Amino acid sequence: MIKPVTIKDIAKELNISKTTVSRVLSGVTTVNEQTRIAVLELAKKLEYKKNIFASTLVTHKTNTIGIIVPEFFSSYFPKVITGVQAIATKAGYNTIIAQSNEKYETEVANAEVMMANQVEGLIISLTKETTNFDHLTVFQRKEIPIVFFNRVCEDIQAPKVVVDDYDSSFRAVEHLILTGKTRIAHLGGPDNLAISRRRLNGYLAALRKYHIPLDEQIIIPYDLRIENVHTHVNHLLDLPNPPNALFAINDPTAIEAIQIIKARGMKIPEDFAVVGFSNDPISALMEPSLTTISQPMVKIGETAAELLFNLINGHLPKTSGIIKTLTTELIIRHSTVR
Amino acid sequence: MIKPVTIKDIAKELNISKTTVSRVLSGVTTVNEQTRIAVLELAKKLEYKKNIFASTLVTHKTNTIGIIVPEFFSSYFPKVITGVQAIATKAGYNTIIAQSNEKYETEVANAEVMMANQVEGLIISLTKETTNFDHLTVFQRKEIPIVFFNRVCEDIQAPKVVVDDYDSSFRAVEHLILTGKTRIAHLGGPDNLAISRRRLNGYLAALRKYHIPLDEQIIIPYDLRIENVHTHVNHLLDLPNPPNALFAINDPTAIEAIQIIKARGMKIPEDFAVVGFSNDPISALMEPSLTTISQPMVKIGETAAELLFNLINGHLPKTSGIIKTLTTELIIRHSTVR
DNA sequence: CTGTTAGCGCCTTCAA
DNA sequence: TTGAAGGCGCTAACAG
Repeated sequence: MIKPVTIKDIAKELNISKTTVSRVLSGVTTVNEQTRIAVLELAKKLEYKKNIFASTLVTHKTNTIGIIVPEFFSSYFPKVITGVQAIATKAGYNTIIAQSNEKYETEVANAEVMMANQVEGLIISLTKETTNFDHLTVFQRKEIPIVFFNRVCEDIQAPKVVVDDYDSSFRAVEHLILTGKTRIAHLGGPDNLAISRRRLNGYLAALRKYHIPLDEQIIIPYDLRIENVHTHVNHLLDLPNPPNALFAINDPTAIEAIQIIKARGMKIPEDFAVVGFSNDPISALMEPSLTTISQPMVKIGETAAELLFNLINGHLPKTSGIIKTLTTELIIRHSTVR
Repeated sequence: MIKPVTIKDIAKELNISKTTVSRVLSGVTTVNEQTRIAVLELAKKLEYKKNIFASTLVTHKTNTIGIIVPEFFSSYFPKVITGVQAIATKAGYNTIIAQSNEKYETEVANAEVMMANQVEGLIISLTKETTNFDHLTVFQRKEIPIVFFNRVCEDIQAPKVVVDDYDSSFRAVEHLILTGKTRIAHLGGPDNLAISRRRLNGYLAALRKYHIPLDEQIIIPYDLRIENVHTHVNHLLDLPNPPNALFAINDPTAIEAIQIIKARGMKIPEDFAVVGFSNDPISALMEPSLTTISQPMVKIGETAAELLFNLINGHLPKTSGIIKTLTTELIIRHSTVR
C-alpha cells in the first residue's frame, strides 16, 4: 500500500509550515506568490489529493447527496437518476445511489447509510410498503434537506416533484370512453401511496363526467408485483359482466396485462383496450403498441436535484413544501385505437 | 444542526474512559460485563452512530466498493448493478455507483471519485472510447483490486467476467444460416472493444464453417450510437447486392434496425432476418419479437462482486487474471423464424 | 480488564 | 503574510 501524499509531506519538502501549504491549496488567504506556485507545482507533481475523510471530519462538508429509489428494473428510476447526477455533477457534488427493492426495511437501512455518509441532502421515492417515516424525519431533525419525487410522502413538509397524475389519468380514461369503451377497469396501486390515490381519483372523475356508473368490482388495488397481474386480469375477464378496457397504474402492469389478454385470444383494442402510465420504451415497440402517458423522467430528476440544491444553499426556505408538477402527455397508440 | 453523539459523550456520561467505550462498541476485547451493558444501553438510547469519517481516517477501512458503468438507459447495467449490490450488502459493504455516459473523461473523473472515497475495490465496464488506462492502473499501484465485466480491458491483469461472446455469436449466425439466409450483415461495435472483436470473430467463424464468402462491405463497425443505425441499415439495404439478414452487436441496435426495415416495407423475417444480443426485456414483446442471445445480467454482477471480495479478502491472489465466462442462450423468436 | 497517550490529515483559531 | 497549537472522533499502542 503506497501512502498518499499529504500536506505535511509538501510542507516538509518545501520547508514551510503546513498551514501555509493548506492556505495555498484552499486558496482562502493570500500567500507569498513564490511559495504559492512552489506549493502548487509540488502538489501537482506529487499528485496530492485532499483526504476527504480528514477534511470532512473537520468541516462536516461532504459534497455528497443521496438518492433512494425502489428499484432499477423499469427504465423509470435509472433515467431519473441520470437527471439527478447531471445536476449534482455540475454542482460539484457526488451522488450516492441506493435501491430499496420496494422493501421498507431496506429503505430504512439505505437511509442509515445516507446518514452515516453525511449526505448534505436526500432525494427519495418511497417503497410501496412505506407507511412509517421515522427514518426520514431524522433528516429533518438534523436539518438535512429532503426532496421527494414520484412516490412522495404527504406527511412530511418537503419539496416534491410529481406529475399531474390526477389530470393525466383523467385524460387517459376519457380517451378510453371516447373510443367507445364504457366498462373500464382500473388496476391501481396500494392506497397508502398518494400516487395511487391520485390516479384512481382521475379515473373516477372521468367516469363521473361521462355519467358512467361506478363499479367497485372492477377497481382493483394490487401490490405492484407483476406476477400478480395474471390473477387480477383473469379475475376481471371471468366476471359475469367483464370490462372491455383497462387503465393500469403503470406500463409494466399494462404490458403484462396485454400479454395475458392476448393469450386468451382476445383482440386488442377491439375486444379490450388498455392504457398504461409512463411511456416505457417498450410501449412504443410492443404489439400492439401501448397507449400511455409519457413522463419526463430525466427532467424529474433534474428538477428534484435543483430543488435540493436550492435547499442546501438556502435559496429555498428549509420549511418549503413546494410541489413541482411536471406535465405529461397522452400518447395514443394501438392498444386503444386501431 | 444537532451534534451527533460521540464516544466521548458516552464515556463522560458513564464516567469511564473513551477507550473502554470504544472497546465495547467494537467488541474486540473483553470488558467488565456491567459496564459493557451500560455502554450498550446508553449508546442505543442516545442513538450513537460511529463517525465513519473519523474511523476511516485512522483505519483506512471504508467498507465501500465502487462500480462504474457506461450508461443507465438500457436494462443491462442496472441489472448488473443489482447483482453487485446484493453481494456487497451481504458482505456489509456499500456500493458507490457512477455512470461514465460513454465518455472517457467522465470515466476518469469517476475513477477519481472512487479513489477519493477510498473504495476497497472497483468493478468497471469501460466506455466505448476508453483506450488509455492510466486512471485504472493507479488502482493497481495502490493495490486496490479491480474486476472488469462486459467491456473489459485486456491490457490490465485483473479478473474479468464475460459471456462467451465468440461462441454466442457463432451460434446466432449459424442459426441465421440454417434458416436459409446466406447474405448476413454485421453491425458491430468499435474495434477497440474486445467484446466487439469477439463477436465479430464468432460471426466470421460461422460464415467460414458454412463456406459463405466473406463480404467486407456488409460488415459495418459503428459507434454504438443508436441514432446512427439508421444510416448504416439504409446503406446496407441500398447496396446493389443487399444482405438478407443482420447480426447486430446488441439488442438496442437490432431493435432500431427492425424499425427501419419495417418502415421500408420489408417483411421480417421473410425478406430480412435480424438477431440481437442481450435479451433486453423489449425483445420478447416487440413485433416481430427479436431473436437474441440472453445474458445473465444479475449473475454477471454477482460474479464480479464475488471475485472482487475474494480479491479484497486475499482469497484470490492480487495478480489473478482469472476470466469467468458465463453462458448464454440463443433465444429464437420471430425476427428469424415465423 | 482499564486508562493514558499519541496520532490519522485536515482546518481553524490565535499570536507573531 | 506566516507559524504553532489544538481539535474533529476514532483507534492503536503501551502501560498499569
